[in-house]
Amino acid sequence: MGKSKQATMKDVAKLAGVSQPTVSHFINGTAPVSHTVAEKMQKAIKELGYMPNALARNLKQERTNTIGLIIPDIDNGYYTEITKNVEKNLREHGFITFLCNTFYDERLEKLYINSLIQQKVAGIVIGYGLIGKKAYEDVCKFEIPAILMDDKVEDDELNIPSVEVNNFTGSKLAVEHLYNIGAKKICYASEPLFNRTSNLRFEGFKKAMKEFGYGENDSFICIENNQYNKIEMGYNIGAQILLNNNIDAVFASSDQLAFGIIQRLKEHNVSIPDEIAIVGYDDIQLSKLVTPMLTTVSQPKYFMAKKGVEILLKMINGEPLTKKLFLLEPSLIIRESTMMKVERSTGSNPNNKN
Amino acid sequence: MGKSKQATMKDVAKLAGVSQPTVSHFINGTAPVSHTVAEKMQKAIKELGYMPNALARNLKQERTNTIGLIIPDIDNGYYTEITKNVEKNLREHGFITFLCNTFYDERLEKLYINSLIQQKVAGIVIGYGLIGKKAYEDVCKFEIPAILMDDKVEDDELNIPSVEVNNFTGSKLAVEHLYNIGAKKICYASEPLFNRTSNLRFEGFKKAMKEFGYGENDSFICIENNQYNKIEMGYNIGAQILLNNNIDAVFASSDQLAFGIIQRLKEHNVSIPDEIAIVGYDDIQLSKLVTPMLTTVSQPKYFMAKKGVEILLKMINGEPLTKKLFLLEPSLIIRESTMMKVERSTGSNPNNKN
DNA sequence: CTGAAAGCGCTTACAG
DNA sequence: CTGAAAGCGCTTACAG
Repeated sequence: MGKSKQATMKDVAKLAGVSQPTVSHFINGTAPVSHTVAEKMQKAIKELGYMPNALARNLKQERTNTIGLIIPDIDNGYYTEITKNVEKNLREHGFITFLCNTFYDERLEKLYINSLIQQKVAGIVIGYGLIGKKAYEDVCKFEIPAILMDDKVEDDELNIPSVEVNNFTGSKLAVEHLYNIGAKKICYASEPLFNRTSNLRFEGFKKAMKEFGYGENDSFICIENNQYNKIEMGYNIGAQILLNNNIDAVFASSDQLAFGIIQRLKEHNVSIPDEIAIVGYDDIQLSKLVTPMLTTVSQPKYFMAKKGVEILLKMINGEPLTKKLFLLEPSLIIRESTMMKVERSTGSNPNNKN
Repeated sequence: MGKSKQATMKDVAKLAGVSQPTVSHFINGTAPVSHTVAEKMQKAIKELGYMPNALARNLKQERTNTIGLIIPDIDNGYYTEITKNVEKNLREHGFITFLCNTFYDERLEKLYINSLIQQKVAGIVIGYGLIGKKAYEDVCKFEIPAILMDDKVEDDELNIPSVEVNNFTGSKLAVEHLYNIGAKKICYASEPLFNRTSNLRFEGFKKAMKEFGYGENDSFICIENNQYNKIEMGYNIGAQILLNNNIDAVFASSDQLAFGIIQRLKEHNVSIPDEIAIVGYDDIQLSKLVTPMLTTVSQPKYFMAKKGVEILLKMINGEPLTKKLFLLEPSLIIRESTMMKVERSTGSNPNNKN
């Protein structure tokens, strides 16, 4: 055998005794071919084991069937599920996905986007608010259709639509639930407020606290200053919670954070939920495998991925979009971490606690 | 602006007043260029925002910088980590990764491999023993360098090397540990024996049982017949374990399986490890987040990914391989799920239990 | 229904 | 040091 080169259309044409464009037409159905000729080509294709060269095809057509998916951390269950669903939806539409895991590193964001531009991807799914905002400009400058998930591009000039889950509703659902189970002092735990999502969740929390009648001293804010492993951040926040013995409930801005907190509280034999109730955010798979199973604000990740891909495909096909921001609604999944064995004075208004 | 096409080398050449091949030589450093000409080209590149077209480049060079990664289930923490590390290592060597998540579906395996062949990927990382063995032949027929992880191609004709973790050692470590903590009757829980890995772990288990003096009736074998969600499989196996009240230890062939078992046992208030001790396999991140934290056989996933990529790159560069099978060794991570509060008759030989 | 021709955007001998 | 020419493997008007 040796270095026998792969068969090309030319080889198929030669073996079938036709011209190379005829083979192309046959394979792509771009022109009718006579039955006898078709049979000869079919035979030649099989005999040579011919496979089309996508590079040549894409170069000529000036379009590809490749898509870039940019995510920050595939270890995070939220992004694992987004990745799984985005890739699946794209595949079902004939696209193949480049995985770009950035580790929240601005330098890598840039490197990947350059790479995707050079690969002439048909589109990009941006799975989180990029650290380097300038990257959005590059994507637009090269006229690559792109969809942003769970964040929004501030610059209105840039044509990058978003699929977002209502973070205000999310925080409200959490606070409402904690109110209903009688929480008196709620800790808000968050990673650094480095993007739109984390900011909105915090704003939503503050607003909801007011709505449910909580005052200044009924909350305890724990927002990390630096971005690092989320579970570790939670673990560190857990220590702060332990030092503040009025806290009877925690609302964590992500499940991962909540896991870290739970780990710390368990180490100190704090009973969850009876001493401290905990609500997370995201509803990643893990949240029903930890002990206690985590009450959490559920993001419709499957639907987000589906919607995001749907919008991207529209852009790729040049169809107009009805709007620039697609807002989905979260829901609350109640599990053990807020189901008290001993009922508290349910619904008690903290303002009337004298 | 409108549909302004992206700048090409031709445009750069024109603006700089040189020929297009000169631009190519400048960009790739394939020939020296005079300082003055270089400056003009640099300026033109910046002005036009020129980006090379990888399709054209790859077509001409008859090689690409793309790699396919085939995994069955990115939700499974084992594959999440493999994916993360493979992608990272490839990126560090200038490659970009196509993610192919097959859901263990033979039809999808085939579809993805065809797709990768057409994309003319430089190589393929196959993350698990494929269901459709014929796919290996296709990969070889098209002379695409490929590395198989955690399995081995039976057909010696096919040039697909493997990185494997010693499954015999793994099972032995587990049985040895259970022996040391005094287990009398050990349940072996496994997904269907549909590939080399699951078979080897089972063989390793049986061999180790003999070595440590366990007899016929000291084990209880639970091997599922059909492949479905692993946690659910574990949950179902958990029911069988409950029905057999002699069992005091479980060795599960994957952590996911162990989680399902733990879930079931907890629902029935079986104390872990005091009534039943559990050892898993893989050491995925989750295993230290569940309660009780799982004792497990740890696969060196980081090193596997690194080694796999290293071998693949050698193949791509046409370097000879020293061997076809690269065997790594697992280790045992002891956590809560086998740490008895009440010590059993440690090391007691089950053969002397009269 | 079939084929000759041009061209997608590059790289790479080769000549000067 | 620079450029004219050929060609990678396709698609796509266009002519017949």
